[in-house]
Amino acid sequence: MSRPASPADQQTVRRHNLALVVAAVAEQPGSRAALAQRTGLTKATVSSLVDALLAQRILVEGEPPASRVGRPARPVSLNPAGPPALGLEINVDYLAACLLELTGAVRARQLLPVDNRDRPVAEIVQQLLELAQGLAPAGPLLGVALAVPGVVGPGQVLVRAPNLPGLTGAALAEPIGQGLSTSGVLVDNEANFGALGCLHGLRPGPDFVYVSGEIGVGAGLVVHGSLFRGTSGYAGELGHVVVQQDGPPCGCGGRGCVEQYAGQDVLLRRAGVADPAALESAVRAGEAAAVAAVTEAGRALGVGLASLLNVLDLPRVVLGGLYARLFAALTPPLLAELDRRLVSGIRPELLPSAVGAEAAVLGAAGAVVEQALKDPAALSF
Amino acid sequence: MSRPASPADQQTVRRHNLALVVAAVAEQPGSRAALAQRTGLTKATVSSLVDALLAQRILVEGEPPASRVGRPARPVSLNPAGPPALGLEINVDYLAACLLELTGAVRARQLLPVDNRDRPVAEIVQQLLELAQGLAPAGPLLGVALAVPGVVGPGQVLVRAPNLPGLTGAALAEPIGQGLSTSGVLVDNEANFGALGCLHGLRPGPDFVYVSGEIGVGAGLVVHGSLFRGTSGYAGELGHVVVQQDGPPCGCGGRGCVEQYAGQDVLLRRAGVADPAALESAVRAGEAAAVAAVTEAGRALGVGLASLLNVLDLPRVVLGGLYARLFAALTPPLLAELDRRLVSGIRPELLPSAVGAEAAVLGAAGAVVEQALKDPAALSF
DNA sequence: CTGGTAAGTTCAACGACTGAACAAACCCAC
DNA sequence: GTGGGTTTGTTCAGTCGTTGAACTTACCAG
Repeated sequence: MSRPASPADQQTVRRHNLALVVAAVAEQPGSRAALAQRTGLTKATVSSLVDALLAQRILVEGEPPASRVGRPARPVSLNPAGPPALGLEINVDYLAACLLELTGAVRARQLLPVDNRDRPVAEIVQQLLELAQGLAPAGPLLGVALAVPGVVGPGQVLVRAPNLPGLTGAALAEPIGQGLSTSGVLVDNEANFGALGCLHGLRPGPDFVYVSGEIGVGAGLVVHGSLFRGTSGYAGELGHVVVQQDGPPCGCGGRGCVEQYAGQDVLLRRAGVADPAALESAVRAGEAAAVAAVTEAGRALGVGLASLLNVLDLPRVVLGGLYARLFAALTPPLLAELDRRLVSGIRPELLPSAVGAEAAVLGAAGAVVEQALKDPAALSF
Repeated sequence: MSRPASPADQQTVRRHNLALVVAAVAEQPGSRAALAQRTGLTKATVSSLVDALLAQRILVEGEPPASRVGRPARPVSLNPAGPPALGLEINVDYLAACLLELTGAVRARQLLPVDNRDRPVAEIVQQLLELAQGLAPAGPLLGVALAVPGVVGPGQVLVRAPNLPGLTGAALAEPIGQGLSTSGVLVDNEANFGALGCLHGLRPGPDFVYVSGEIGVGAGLVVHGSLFRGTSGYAGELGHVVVQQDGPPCGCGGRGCVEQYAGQDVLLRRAGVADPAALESAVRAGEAAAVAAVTEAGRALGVGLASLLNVLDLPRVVLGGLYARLFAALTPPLLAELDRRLVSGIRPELLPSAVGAEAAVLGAAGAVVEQALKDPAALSF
């Protein structure tokens, strides 16, 4: 029983309808009359709501388009000139930042390769702040979100970061919030934000799995249009779904996890190459070891995804990170396993992520935008 | 982006608050004043809402309790005398029905052992209707729900019933609705309703997995207090999560699925007994083959659940059906696997289902009640 | 320049919640 | 048994947001 916890009053209605209008505009700009029709609200109500949003500078009025019969419509659209959302990312071997407009357009972005493995937290945060300040001209921000390579538990705390252990338990939200004079920095897993990032790229619909092939293998689960994080934030650990119960031992304590077949480290080692780029070209060149390693990884990923999809029944899978680069070679064995093993018999749509390594920063900024659009009345800037 | 699809107005507010009050009463009956405090609404509003609900006969006023200082409170509670919800179940080897009051109390129930494997659908439906009519005195019903052993797709159609193939594709909702002169019969999987059923029994909180150990191995996923069904209704197929990619072939086309280690058929065969009751006593008696089979099943179930929980991160697991009977023997190997393999390191609470074989019927009726309480304004009887 | 058409605004009405004042019902103490 | 205290529940004016219809605005076409 999911009980509605809080009472509703007219303001609740107003908030709901504001969000409704904003969502309609985001989907497609248009006149008040058109919005009224699409949302099901009255022209009068839409006018009132749009007025409020114009005053808040969330929407702007455009110029009348090609003239037709009747009074010309004055279309409204999301305001690209409003305060932007800032997305940040700390990962194992880079820092990144990006600035997103309310419209979803990227105003600026930057990726800075740095090995963060053995650096003190304060130094990383410092450098990230400099990166952000270089990108964002002084001025109000819509909000800030930070993607990290690890599990974020309740209270925005990083409870597990196997590939960047220094960050474990670190309070990241406060110093970053202070450094940018913003309150309430959103912190989440890089796979989770990556999932949202590809929402903004290729719009895979409201239900899908985003597989993040970074050092670890994670999955961002988007269900009914929103992220599924699990009770403690550990949801989506595709890397530790079991492929073979007596397989090679895994860092998690188990055996035969997906990561032991399809993780980046294992993959590179088996293929006998040094880095992802080398792996990609080796596969393209048809080198036997590389092809074998990727085929094996595809198979394991297929088995893991079959388990996942038999449990979740989602219609779309987006492969990100390393797996997006290896998409062509990875797909055949992966699909073969899925076809064999899915109870539903419904083969999900399989897509490579279009946004590449920047999915997570984009998604982080996008999450801020989405949050803003979901409750415009709460905004203050 | 989960967009709010429909506009809100004052009636939306009313409906929300009606549900809020009903939920508060369901949790614990009390005076209008107490409800006002617990819901956060005003005394005036609660009075108005309660008046409407009394008129609808959803609530009733009780007698003032032991007198204290001040004007005596007149507590309201859910009306046990209102029209009951009817839960039905068609399973492989029985039919069942139960009548549930708004309060959640069981007014009547019956289980009829019949082998339905080779009977025509019409005959099964006919017998089920007779069972229902024997249970329910003529009069209005709150609603009807039907649990079936298979996958229910969009449009209430049974798209897959491996253990009762005759039912596949059958239109069940219409004849049953007609037979009971009710519109809109809820149809769903037996594991899904089973999950809801144990919600009504041992109240495991809003997030848990219910493992249904019937002929097949299914799981009902309850997330944020409501069932997760997946895009096409195939969610929760724990039986086909992979334990060992090159394990024994499975009916689904894959290899090494959980069902091949922990399914009822396999389990009975390995233990060398004929039926669940015999298995239970053999295990209690410590017979080697039986103990070994159950241990092996527990291990496989542990591996499968580890994969599931690494993906979903839920805090509680309820074992139902066969597994509830074998709980003591199954638990140690199962927990050992979970402890090894869960990334979160958080061992979920493991409970045996209290309601036993009747979980599904109870859950079906409970779903009707829940739906009614969720939008009291929509009720008409 | 006049009629037609569509967009957007104004306004009274309605429904729902709020808050404060008030009425009701009972206990307790003197 | 009578009055004060205390808590419950109701009444009522006030406020807010949506509705629907009438009205105004703005532009095109002939």
